This record gives sequence, structure tokens and C-alpha cells, in this order.
Amino acid sequence: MSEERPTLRTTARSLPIALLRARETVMGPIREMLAKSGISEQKWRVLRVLDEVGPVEQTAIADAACLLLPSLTRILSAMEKDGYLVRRTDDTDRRKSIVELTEAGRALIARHAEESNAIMTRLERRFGEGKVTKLLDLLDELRASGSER
Amino acid sequence: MSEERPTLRTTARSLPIALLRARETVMGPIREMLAKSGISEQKWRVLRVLDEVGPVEQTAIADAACLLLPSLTRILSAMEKDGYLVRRTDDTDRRKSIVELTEAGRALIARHAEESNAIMTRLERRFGEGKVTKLLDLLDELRASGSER
DNA sequence: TATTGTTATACTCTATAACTATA
DNA sequence: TATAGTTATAGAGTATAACAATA
Repeated sequence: MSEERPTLRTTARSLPIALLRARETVMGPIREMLAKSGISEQKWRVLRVLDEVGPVEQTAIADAACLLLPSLTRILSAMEKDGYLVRRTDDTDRRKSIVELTEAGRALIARHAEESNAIMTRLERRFGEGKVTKLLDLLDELRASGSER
Repeated sequence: MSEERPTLRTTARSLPIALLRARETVMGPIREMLAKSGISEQKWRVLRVLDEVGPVEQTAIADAACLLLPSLTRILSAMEKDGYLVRRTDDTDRRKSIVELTEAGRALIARHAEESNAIMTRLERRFGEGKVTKLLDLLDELRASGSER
């Protein structure tokens, strides 16, 4: 049969689809964990970013947590109302607002840290620790190469 | 300082976050491509799955395209209305409905295949073809290990 | 009784543009 | 003029449960 049209790669060899499928595989137990405290994936990412980098402006959070600024505005408002973080105007540039975790925010993270680590450790045992490391390295490099040219 | 609470991995070493960030990096040019024909990421995944596996029941599509069945129902209805696919009741099990691409659906894929491949090729050149292969292999294995045990 | 898919509902996130205030 | 963040709005996806048809 004469096949004229260009052929796409199989979905298993499509990077965006493979990344999504792999993520869905990994997210299962984490979703269960988060569901228990009624916190969304997006809020959990924001919490982790804040925990990692400390007080920071919103554009940086949006980039690190893969959220658009309008989404982030809404999420931060809700989380501030719930007492997990505070926003204050930056001293040197009053357009910026700096976001910072409260003690309650840090406590929320702490409550989940152990289980989160256990989930990751279990995955490493099943999938292979070396492979996880290799995979994370490649993902980092891929992300970095996206910023180039 | 005495740090008592358990520590989380950095977000760069969190598999779900790293997978998401990498995906966002890769999706940029693809989103631009799809935006031109007003087709969502989710619809594009459905098209590719159907193109790859042929006529198939909806549960299988949902799994392969990482969509919940209620979402898929709505998406398929819209795509059927647009003439890209048809649904027919399975002969041997009348609970199932088999979904199949129409000629218009295949044409839609064909219109994007060349550009989609070009985007992927460009990424391979920048990031390294070997690394892409290695990454896809690892993602496949990860996905497979999720089904185990 | 279990499974396949649909419908209903409430919620959340996405995407874009317009806007405010600061620089 | 440009940037940081907010607000508005429309649209789409997520998640859960309840349901109909079929097995």
C-alpha cells in the first residue's frame, strides 16, 4: 500500500505524551496523600517551591511551579486566607509582592514530608534508584536546553 | 540550628515536578502549532492514539491519552460533531462503543505531522538524539513499573 | 453483580485581555 | 514605556457520584 502522508512517531516515543504518562503513573499515590488534606497538586507545588527558595516574588513561583500568574494569584489568595502564607510589598520595588510561608504553611509541609518521601523511596526501590537519578538528570538537562537559544 | 522536621527533596529532584517542568519546556512549540487549528492538547492526544491503535473502545483511549472517561465522553462528542471520528456500538459486547477516525480526522493529523516531526527533530538536535532516546526508554520503563505489583 | 459509558454537578485550572500601580 | 501583579471572563478539564444499558 502506498502511504503518502507523513507518519508521526508512536505515542510511546512522543516526548510530551511519554512525560505525561510517566507523570500520571507517579502521581497516583501522591494524589491520594494530598486528597486527605484537601490540597490540590498546584498548591502542593507552590508550598514546595516556597519551602525550597524562601521568600520570593510571584513571577518566580509561577515559573518554578508551572502556573500562569492569574492562576497563581487566585491560589495564593486562597492559601493566604487559609493562613499558610503571607504576601508583603517588596521594599525596593513596590510593584513586587514577596510571598513567604507562615509557620502553619511549614507545618503543613512537615505533616506530608514523611509520607511523600516514603512514596518516592518505594518508587526508587521498585524502579531502581540509579534509573531515577539518571531520569532526573536528563529531565534537568532537557529543561535547561529549553532556555537556550 | 536543630532542624527536627523531615526534609523534602528539592523540587528539581522531585519526579512529578521535574516531569511537569520538562513537559512544559517541550510543549511550547507544540502548543503554538495546535493553537493555529484551534485543537486542544487533549484532542491532539486522542487523535494520535486513534491514529496509532486504530478502532478501539473508549476505556483504552482514556488510559492511553491520560483522560478520565467523563472528560473523554465530552471530547469525543465534540470531535464526532466536527466530523473527525465516529462511534459505533461493538458487535460482540454492546456495552462498548468503538471509536474510529474518519478521513477528515486522518487529514487533520496529516496536516500537522510534518510540523510536529520538525519540532521533535529540532529538539533532538539541540538536546541530543541519544539523550532523547535514553529519556524515552526510561519513561517507558517507569510507566511499566507502575503497573507492577 | 460487575462493567461500559453517559450525565450531572461543583470545582479548579487555563488562557487571554484589560487594568492598576509602580518603575 | 515596560514590568508586576490583579481582575474579568470564557472555556475546558478534573473529580465524584449517580445512572442506564448490557454482560
